[in-house]
Amino acid sequence: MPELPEVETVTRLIRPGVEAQPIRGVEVYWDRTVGELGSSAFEREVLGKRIVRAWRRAKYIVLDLEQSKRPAGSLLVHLRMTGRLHMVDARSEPGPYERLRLLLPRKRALSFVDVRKFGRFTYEADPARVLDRLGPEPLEEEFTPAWFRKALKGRQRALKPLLLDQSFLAGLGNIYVDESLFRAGLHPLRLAHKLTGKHADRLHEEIRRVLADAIEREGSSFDTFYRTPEGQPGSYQHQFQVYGRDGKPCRACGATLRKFIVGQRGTHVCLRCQRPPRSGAGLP
DNA sequence: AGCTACTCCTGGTAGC
DNA sequence: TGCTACCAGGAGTAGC
Repeated sequence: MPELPEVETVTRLIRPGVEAQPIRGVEVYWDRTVGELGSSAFEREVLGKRIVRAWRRAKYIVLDLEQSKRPAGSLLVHLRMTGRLHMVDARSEPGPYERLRLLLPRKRALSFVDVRKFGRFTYEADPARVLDRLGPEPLEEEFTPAWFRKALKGRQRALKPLLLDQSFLAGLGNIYVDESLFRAGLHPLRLAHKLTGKHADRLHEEIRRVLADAIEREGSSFDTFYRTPEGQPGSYQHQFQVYGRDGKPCRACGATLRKFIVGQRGTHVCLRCQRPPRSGAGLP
């Protein structure tokens, strides 16, 4: 499922195809993809505007729009589980899972494909309304060890659900949380406010390292869903230490990796490398 | 504040 | 072979 590294990869690869392009046509094949607005209002808001910038915030791909050289809202694309974005020939027939298409000049189109229909491609007149609710970007300057130490101290919550909370820190999902926690040697049920400063710093470092490495490898592809806009799989899945490896030996210590559920999410750990908190008695 | 349960979806797979 | 049941999960929401 696309998280920060996958969304960053997608954004980089579609950028040359969409920036500076006017939207000449809008085709919505699944109404709920555009959210509350509905497809006719969506089309009215978007048609004729120009995409001036494609960038990423958390797991959103943001397409800033202009009309008559003035800012005119943004498109927010969230891939959720199975969403894919790529450039297609505007004359091609829409595929079975295609949900939306923006028609651009020179017979090009930006296509949104999403098997499970969880993804969203919405228009926001004021995108800050959505984006300002998100926590800091883990790869930006603002995410400092000092900020992280303090933020963790202020939360009486287990690390796993906290790191998945986009209003706390933006862009991590199930895979990269499990990988970061393993690399930091921290059990997912450890409580944030009880971490030492040293542990907080270690986690900070591993989060950044994992995300940066995953971007370098164009994300992770382990099922048929995530592909780059060029149709290529990423390769970070080969670096997974714990995700999807339950029952297999830990690469660090050889202990059998375990999977359990935390907040309805499959959670992968090495119980020897990641000691459970005492408060979580009985739990892994 | 933070927890759980539920919702949205469908392809893939396990089990019979 | 063909059927059913269940699983994966990001984010929003409701209820406690």
